Amino acid sequence: MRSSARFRVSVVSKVKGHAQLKPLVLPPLARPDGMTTHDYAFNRLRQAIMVGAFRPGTSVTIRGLAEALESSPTPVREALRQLTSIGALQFLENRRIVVPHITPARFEELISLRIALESHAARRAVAHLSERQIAQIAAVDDSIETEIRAGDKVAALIANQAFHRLIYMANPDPVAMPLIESVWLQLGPILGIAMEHVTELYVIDRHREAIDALRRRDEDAVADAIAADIREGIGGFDQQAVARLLRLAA
Amino acid sequence: MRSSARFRVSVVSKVKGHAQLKPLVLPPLARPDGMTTHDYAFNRLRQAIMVGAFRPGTSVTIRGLAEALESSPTPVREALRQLTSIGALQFLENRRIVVPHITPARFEELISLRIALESHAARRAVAHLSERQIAQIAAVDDSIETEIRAGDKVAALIANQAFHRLIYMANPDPVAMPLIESVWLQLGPILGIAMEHVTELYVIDRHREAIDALRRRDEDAVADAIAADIREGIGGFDQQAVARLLRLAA
DNA sequence: AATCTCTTTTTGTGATCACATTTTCTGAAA
DNA sequence: TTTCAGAAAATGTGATCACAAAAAGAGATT
Repeated sequence: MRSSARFRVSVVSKVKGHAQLKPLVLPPLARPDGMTTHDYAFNRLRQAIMVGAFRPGTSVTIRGLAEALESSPTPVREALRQLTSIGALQFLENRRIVVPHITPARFEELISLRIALESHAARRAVAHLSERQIAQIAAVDDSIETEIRAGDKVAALIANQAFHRLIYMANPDPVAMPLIESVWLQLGPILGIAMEHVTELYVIDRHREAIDALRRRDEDAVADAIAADIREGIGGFDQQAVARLLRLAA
Repeated sequence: MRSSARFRVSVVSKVKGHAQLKPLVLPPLARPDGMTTHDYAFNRLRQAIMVGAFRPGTSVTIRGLAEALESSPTPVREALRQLTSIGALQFLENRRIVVPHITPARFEELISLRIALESHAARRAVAHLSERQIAQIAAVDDSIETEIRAGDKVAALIANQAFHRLIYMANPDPVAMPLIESVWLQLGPILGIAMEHVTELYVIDRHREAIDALRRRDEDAVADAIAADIREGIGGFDQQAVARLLRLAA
């Protein structure tokens, strides 16, 4: 097991037509022994995008990332290609690689897709959850509150994702999970903006509702709680506030 | 514009522990001018998997495909990596690349996911469909019937996908489409089995129902028709028959 | 200052090669 | 015939290089 330091990565960010170099921090990520370079690059970038480390419109270069990750273009390119397949990045026709822009309409589509996918996944998971797993989920929910009160937005976000993931992954064939994560990735860059402007996170009480419903094995109630949770916000970020920010950015 | 011939590709197919070489046909695909080698490989393989050209468990090699596509390992590897990202292929721990196996339970999950995703996508498309687009959809539906009567299973399948795609893509932000295609890809290999064993395709009448509902702009009715269409079968293949085949294969 | 043109640099693409691991093949022993 | 060990072949991985296209920069002109 080998953990890696926090790298500084130069990304080119277009501002008013001019390209300016801007230092950016890639969150660190442990690299299990035996993991291929490509896999490491993929996971590292994926996680970075998911927690909002990149702004929409940011462009990255293969060689730049290869240098930052201390490897070569080949595995990085593979990682970037995979990330485009799941909507996290976009290869433009001029061959530039950018973090996709998000319009208010697209944002709304993504949120409604999250609701459809996740309420479905939650429903399909209910029958497979043990009491012990539910207790673990409740524990993660507590940790979200802790992080929110501590003001650590990234940690709160990651814990919130863990909360949802633990529910959906109870299904022995969690075929919806990769699709859900794809949507999370596409929403990630907005979170970066939200984290800059939203100072106050709110504690999520739909989670308690969901946990209670899980204990009762009430599929409809679980699905409803998850849907409401998503509709109201993204892990402590108020949905309406985020949408407002988005309209300003556009 | 340059179209390519029909290649024979050798794939290694494990049967009862023994590996045997089996010739397989990759459906041809036009290669637009300027398309990168990687993109071409990706699209070609993707389409092949989607229409059931590969059996579950089939394993492919980078060099083998590179030779078949008359290119080199690098772009092929990128294509394969992308295909794994969307669930079409799987890199095992021993580094072999295989078409994923499908259990009856996973099949059922995928079908129910299709229903959730596609009824949602259909609903979100209704408001954006013009009369002209609906007419085009009806025309594609007619072509499905034509292909079914002609007994061309692959053509019927492709036309059926076009029918669904035309509906969902009416949404100006079709964020659900890539996810839906991911599910189609995961179901593709089963279709290859189904095409071998199912001799009789049936004509789909839920499509008429969906078209009528589209004309009335009745979102609920559209969603219901699509859900029923999927529940009953996959583009002319009876769902129960496919599930039965799957249990036999396992 | 703004615009245009030409040069330089950067960047994505794809082929090739070396390396380590895995698989397959070969042949001897049980 | 089966089993096992060692050799040979095949395969995924990642670094490097040459090439073409795109972007950035420099300098002259308006």
